Amino acid sequence: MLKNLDKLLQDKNIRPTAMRLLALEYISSQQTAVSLSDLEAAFHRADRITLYRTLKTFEEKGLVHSIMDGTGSVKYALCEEGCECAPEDMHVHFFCNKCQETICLPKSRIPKIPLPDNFKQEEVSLVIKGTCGSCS
Amino acid sequence: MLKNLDKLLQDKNIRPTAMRLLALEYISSQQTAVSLSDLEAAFHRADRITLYRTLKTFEEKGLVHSIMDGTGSVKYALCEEGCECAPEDMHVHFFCNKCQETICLPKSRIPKIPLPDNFKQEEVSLVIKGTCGSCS
DNA sequence: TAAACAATGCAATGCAATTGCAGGCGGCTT
DNA sequence: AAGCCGCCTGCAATTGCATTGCATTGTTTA
Repeated sequence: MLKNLDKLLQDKNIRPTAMRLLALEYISSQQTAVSLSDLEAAFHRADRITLYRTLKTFEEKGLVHSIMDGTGSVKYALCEEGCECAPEDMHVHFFCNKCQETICLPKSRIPKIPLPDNFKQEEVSLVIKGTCGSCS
Repeated sequence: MLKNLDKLLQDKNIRPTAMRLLALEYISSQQTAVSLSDLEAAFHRADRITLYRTLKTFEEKGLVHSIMDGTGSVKYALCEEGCECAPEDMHVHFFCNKCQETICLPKSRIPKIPLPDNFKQEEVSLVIKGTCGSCS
C-alpha cells in the first residue's frame, strides 16, 4: 500500500519523505476533504508548518486540489486520475452543515454558465451546502 | 435619494442611523460587491468595527447578501428586490483576477445539480473567476 | 567526501473576523 | 420632565488561519 503512495508521489515529481507518505496516506484514507487542522490533529507530533508546506507542495504538483468551502479554512482532496485541475475538470463540492465535512462530488460536472460579453472564465468553484447522507 | 435609502432600511426593520445611511449609500452606489476594507477606505473616519457590525446587521436583515469569493475577505452586495436569499434566489458571482472586483451576475441562475441520495441542499455558492469585461 | 539543494522545525508576522466592555444617544414610560 | 432601558458606536483585545524568514538537518550528486 505504501508502495502505491510512493509511486504516486514519484509520478508527480515529489520526493517521498516519511512525512509526505504519512500525510498522503492520511488524505487518501479519508472520505472527505481534509484541512490543515485535520492533518495537524492526526499527527500531533508533526509541525504545523511542515504539514502546511506539505499540502502546498501536493497542490502545486497537482496531487491534490484545494477547496474553499467558505468555512475560512482551506480543504484539500486527492485529484482524480488524470485530473488537470482545469476548469473542465472541476467538480462540485458539498459541505455538510451538520458534520462540517466537505465532500467531492466528482460525478457532477459544473454546467457551463453564460457570461456577459468580454467576460473570460478561468476557474470556477461550486460549493453546495446542506445536509449530507450520513447526517440526514 | 437619501429618502429612498431611509425607506429601504425601515422596510427591513433597520433603524436608519447616519452611519447606516452612509454605508448603504456607498454600497448601492458601487457596481461591484464591497468588502469591509472597501467600506473602511471610503469612510476612514468611521470605526472598522462599527462598519463590520453594520454589514452584519444588513446581512441579518436581508438587505445585503454576503459572498465568499475565495479572496479571504467577505464581500457584500445589495439583495435584489424581493430576494429571499433562498437557494432558488442565489445567483452566480464573478471575480475578476485583474481588477479584483466581485460582481453579481443576477441574470444567471444556478442550475440544479443532482445530489446523491439523502443529501439535502440548503445553500449554494457559485463563483466564477476570470477576466471581466472592463479588464479584457 | 564535499558541495548543493531540499525538507523540516521554530519563531514571528500579517490579515481578517470576532467578542467584551464602556460610553453615548434616543426613545419610551411613568 | 426625569429617569430607565436598549440600541448604536468606538476602543481594546483576542482568536484563527495563512504565510514568511531563518537556522538546522537530511538527502542527493558531482
